Amino acid sequence: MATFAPRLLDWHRHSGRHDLPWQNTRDPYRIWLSEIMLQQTQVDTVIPYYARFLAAFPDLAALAAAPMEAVMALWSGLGYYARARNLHACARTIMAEHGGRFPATAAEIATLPGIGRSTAAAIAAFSQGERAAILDGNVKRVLCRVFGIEGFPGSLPVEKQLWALAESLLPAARIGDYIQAQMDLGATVCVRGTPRCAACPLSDDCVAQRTGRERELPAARPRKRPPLRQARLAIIRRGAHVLLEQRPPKGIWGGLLGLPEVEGESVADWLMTRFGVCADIIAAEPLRHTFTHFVLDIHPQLVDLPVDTAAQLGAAQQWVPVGTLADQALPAPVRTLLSRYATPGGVSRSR
DNA sequence: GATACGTGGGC
DNA sequence: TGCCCAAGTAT
Repeated sequence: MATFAPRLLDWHRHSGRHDLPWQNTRDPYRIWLSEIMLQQTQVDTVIPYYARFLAAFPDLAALAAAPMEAVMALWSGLGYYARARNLHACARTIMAEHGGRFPATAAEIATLPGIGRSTAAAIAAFSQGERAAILDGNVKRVLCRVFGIEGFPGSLPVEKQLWALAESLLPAARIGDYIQAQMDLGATVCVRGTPRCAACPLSDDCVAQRTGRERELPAARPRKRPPLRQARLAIIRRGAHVLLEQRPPKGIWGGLLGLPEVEGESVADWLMTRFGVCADIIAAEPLRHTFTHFVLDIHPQLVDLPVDTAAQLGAAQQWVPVGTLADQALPAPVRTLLSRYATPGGVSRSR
């Protein structure tokens, strides 16, 4: 369809989004940060995080110089925490190996940690005007509908086909506007569920529209039911402190501050063998937390230790003042639990 | 090449 | 309620 890009660009002029916080700049740092935060995350969720992050780390040098814990704390609640670790590593790489300047081409950008083909293209297009295609959820949905592409767009053969199609549709100029137009159309018109085809500049030539298959394309992910897991998490309070532990960098909630988990034995035995203490234990109401790939039923175990208790802590464990919890790098459900049980006033974000 | 990786919102 | 998935990448 030769008119695909022109129609999209024309639509974007009057109906696209032009005032998002990361628009109207060619600063690759700001563009990069937004693209990473927006991976698998919706615009409305990102906006407050983006503002806080930029206020704390206004440029690449500031981010590279920051301690990892400060970066993780500002990412707390956003999810997919490998993004924050990679962001930090990427900033340090650029400072050390690229003289503090963001690489200029999508090919170079794509070699950096946490930046894949689509994100690299978006950064290069928005900051340099490079002619490179993106393929995010919005673009996939638009292309699958307009061109009637069958199959789950996340599968390798369909994704390969979509990349080729995206490349072939690229206009000669105004690449940044074009990419933004694709994402805006997907986010505001060609939405999941019931698209607003009456407002779409491509509906005349849209296979899904013409055949009444808007709701069937793109094909849904073949999904199996996620397993249900159980975990007992200990909320050990001692005066105005609570015991937290640094989680390993890999795996769920990697690099965040979590609650110690009781595995296997009874909570009383665990307290004695691990900390050398004996105390009353209250099993609080369970909290269900749903991940993409499993469901976790958390069984909070509340323990109050006298202020003068000399518990023996593990290497990764520390007593954290409850007054500082708002600014710690906590997973979302841990924040919820600590709001309920660590302090009368709660520990929701203060920033 | 299938799976791991978070969280919140829409319906 | 429960299911789907959002500006994907790494392994």
